[in-house]
Formats: sequence, C-alpha cells, structure tokens
Amino acid sequence: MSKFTPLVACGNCPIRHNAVCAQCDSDELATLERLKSYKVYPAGARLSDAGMPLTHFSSIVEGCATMSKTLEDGRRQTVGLLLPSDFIGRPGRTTSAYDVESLTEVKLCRFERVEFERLVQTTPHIANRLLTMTLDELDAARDWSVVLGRLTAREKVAAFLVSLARRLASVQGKRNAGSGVMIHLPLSREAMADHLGLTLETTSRQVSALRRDGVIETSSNRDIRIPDFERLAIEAGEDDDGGLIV
Amino acid sequence: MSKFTPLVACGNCPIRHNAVCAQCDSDELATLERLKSYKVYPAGARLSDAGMPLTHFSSIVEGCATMSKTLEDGRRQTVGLLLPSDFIGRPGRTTSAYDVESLTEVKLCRFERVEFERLVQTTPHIANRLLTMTLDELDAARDWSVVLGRLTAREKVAAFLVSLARRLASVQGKRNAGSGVMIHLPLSREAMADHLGLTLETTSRQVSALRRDGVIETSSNRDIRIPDFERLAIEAGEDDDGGLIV
DNA sequence: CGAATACTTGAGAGGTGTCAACCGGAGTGG
DNA sequence: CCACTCCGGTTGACACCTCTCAAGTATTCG
Repeated sequence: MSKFTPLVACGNCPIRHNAVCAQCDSDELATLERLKSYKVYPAGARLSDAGMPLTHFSSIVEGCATMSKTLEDGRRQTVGLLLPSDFIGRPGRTTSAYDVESLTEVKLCRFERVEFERLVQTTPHIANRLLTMTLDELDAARDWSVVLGRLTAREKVAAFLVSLARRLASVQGKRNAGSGVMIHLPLSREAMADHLGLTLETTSRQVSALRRDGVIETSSNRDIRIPDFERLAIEAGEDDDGGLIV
Repeated sequence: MSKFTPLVACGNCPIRHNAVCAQCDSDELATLERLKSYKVYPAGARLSDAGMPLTHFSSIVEGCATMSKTLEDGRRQTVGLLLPSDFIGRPGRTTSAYDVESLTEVKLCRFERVEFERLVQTTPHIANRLLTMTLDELDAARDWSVVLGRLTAREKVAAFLVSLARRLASVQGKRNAGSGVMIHLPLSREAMADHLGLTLETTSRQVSALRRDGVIETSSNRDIRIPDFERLAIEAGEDDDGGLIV
C-alpha cells in the first residue's frame, strides 16, 4: 500500500531528533529502519476511528491532523492537534480512543503494534522518550483545559494562535523575524471551533475582532501575521512572564 | 518532620497494587522502603505552588487533593483531582507546574527527587508503571476536555458525579449495592465549579436541579445517593454503551 | 464561468455569569 | 442555654456572552 512511498533513512528524517526515536543510537535506528513503513494519507482522511482496532503506532513525519471525540448528538471536541514528530496510538491498548483525521496530506512512519510494544519493552531509549513525550502531552492537555474551562471566546482564539505559532516555530526550527510572526492555519474555522469549544461563527467573529483591533493581520483566511506577539499573548490571558499555555 | 508518622510496610500499603510501585518485586520494594518517607498534610494545605521548586515526588496514600492553575485575575481551573495511588510531580522537571491543595487530610508517600529519578532510570518496573499511569492520566485529561469544551452545566455536574463515583469505587475496591451508589463529595461547590469550568452558583443550581428531578438524592451537602447510576450517566452525555468519561 | 464550499456578518434566543439576598449548621462567647 | 457570627450553600433577578438560525460574501475548483 505504500510502495510508492520510498523510505527515508532515519538519519535524514526531519523528525529524527523530536520523535519517539529521538534518543535512539545508530544500532537502534537500524532496527527501526527494518521495521518501519510509511503511509501517506490525503487531507481530510480518517486515520483511525474511536473504538476501532489500531494495527499500527505512527509518528507524523509531515502534515497535520486532529484527534477528536464526537458525542451522539454531533457535538465534537478536538482533544489534540498533531504536528510532525507527534505520536499516534497508545501502547498497551489495541483500539483507538479517538478519531484521528488529517487536516493536510499526512505522511506517517508506522510500526506494527506488537513489534513496537516489544521495542518499548526492550529499548529503554524508546521507553524513556515515550515517557517524556507522554508527560509533555499531559502537561499540554492540562494547560489546554484552562483554555477550555476559563477563557473567553476572544482569549481562546488568541491562545490558540499563540500555541500554534509556538509549535510551528518549534517544528520548523525557526525565526522570529523582525517583522512579526507569520503562520498558516492548517485548520478550517470549524476545526478551530471544535478545538476551542466554540461554534464556528463565534470563532470567525473573534478572528475578525482581533483583526479589527490590529492584533493580527490576514492575507487570506488561513494566513495570519502577528505584528506583536507579546500583545497576542496578553490577549490570550497569559501573565506577563509567559506563565500559561503550551 | 514526619517522625510522628510511622512507616507502613509496602506490603501492607493500601495503594500497593495501584501506585507507581505496583509492578515492583520484593527486592525493589525493599529499596523503596529504605528511601520513602511519609508526610501528612491537613485539609486545605498547599502541597506545592505552580512554578515553585519541587523537592519530592509523592504518591497519595490517603486523602484527596486538587491540581489547579490560577490566572492573574483570579480565574481558577482545576486540572486534576488526585485520589489515593495518584502520583504528584513530574520526572524530568524540578518545579511544580500546578498548585496542589489538599481537600481532606492527605498522607503522602514521598521520595526525594534525585533519588526517585535515579530509580526511574534503573528500575524498569517503575518506569513502566509510570508510563502506564501517565498514559491513563493523559486519556483522562483528554476525556475531561470534552466535558469542559462541549457539555452543558447540567451535563458537567452529572459527568463529574459519574467520574467521581467510578474513581471512588475503584479506590475503595467496591460495591454496587442494590440500593444505588452513595458517594461523599470531598469538594466544596466552589472546588467543583473550578473543576467544571463553571461558577459556584451555577454548580449549586445544577446540583439542586438534579435533586429536584430525582437523578440524585442528598442527605447533606456533601453526601449524595445515586439511585439509578445508568440514568446519571445518560445525563452526563454518555452514549448508551458507556462511551465517554473516565 | 458556475457551483460548491468556506467564511463572514446580523438578529434574536438562551444559557451561564454576576450581584445580591437569604438560609442553615457549626463554633463561640455571654 | 441562647444569641451571635462565620462560612458554605441556595436561590433570585438581571446582564451579558455565546449559540442558533439565517442571509450574504468570498474563495476554490471543476
């Protein structure tokens, strides 16, 4: 199924130093190299369904996806935004707890479930890295619950932009160009709303309000420039010393 | 400081099979025995402050506490309710990310930070258990974000009671007595509100509404009987097969 | 160029927050 | 023993924020 997706050598992999393999030495990388396979999904694909069996664990190599849960009546909450180097799947469980959907074309580096579970057991470098990543995600999830529980709609949108800008910068290893920060939103207004616990209309209104107030500038619906990042962070309810938010 | 708190042998510890030590063999327990110390806090004490150094990792042996974050303007969000066997502290970090406050008298089983970090590195049974616990907490935090982001006030209160009843039952290893489920709330209405992203008034109103509708019965502010647990679960927005919630 | 989709904006409804009064039990002191 | 106070909880009235429903605009893609 992935015959047209040539494998990249782990040493040249863009997520080499951030993914679950980050601490592996060259011997361990050789093992991973032997077990891994790539799979590419187009934008808008379902990578897994809540409650369905999960045959592989994956790292996102390129692209962007969401993890979400949908209630019977259609209300949906996104519980995680997945960017390159993020891990999909939960060792010790054979089913997916959430729906995972690609926002852009996504390239996964996958390992068969049983083989990866064995690797976790036998490779401290992997188990350790997995623990660190899980702890980081736990902190991020808890920080996000402050956003969901206590921020206003305007603050939520600002907090999302702050968080996304930081994560994109860290993924792309980057710039704080003098002329402000530019980000491209991989999400629709509806997907943002599902992440923020808002409706898409309220989300759109708050984006417009932030633009009107000069906190952000937009060249298209998805392209945003933040002239004064500090100001946006304040709009997001962060205390002066950057206390809150991922 | 804890000279009046006699150590319980790990083998007789009430959280022996659920805490971070759950997978340890007797040799490993002997090591823990040598390194551990107990500390008891009264109700309403601050076990740690967000941003402050954390000298020990702890497991809750008895009692109940909250982890929360407070914004500059006083808005507070509780990001975790800690019950016996829950772990406090984050390996790899020397400061606390959250305020931790005891709701009842709390007895902690503590390990000095550096010593515990070394244990994690050298004892796969501990590292493994820590990973499993962290993954469980991550799932719980993500599930809770659905509550915060998408449920109504009434559903939030119901979801909290469902979640608390399940956790208390698992802690106390217990009963589903024919005559419904009884739970004692360790939290004030204000603490519940902070956990649910509501005001205390709205929380109180929804508790009253659930009582008025016969979903719960109360013998005091803190003592609640749930005559039909399934009905409460439906009020909490769970789908029929118990899809949602921790 | 036309259709579909995404986004924006408006008007009104409804749910939750705010502010305030009141209730009831526990502890205290006369 | 009773009055008083304190504190947590309850309830009411109203304001405000976000949602809902709807129309209209922009963008993308065939």
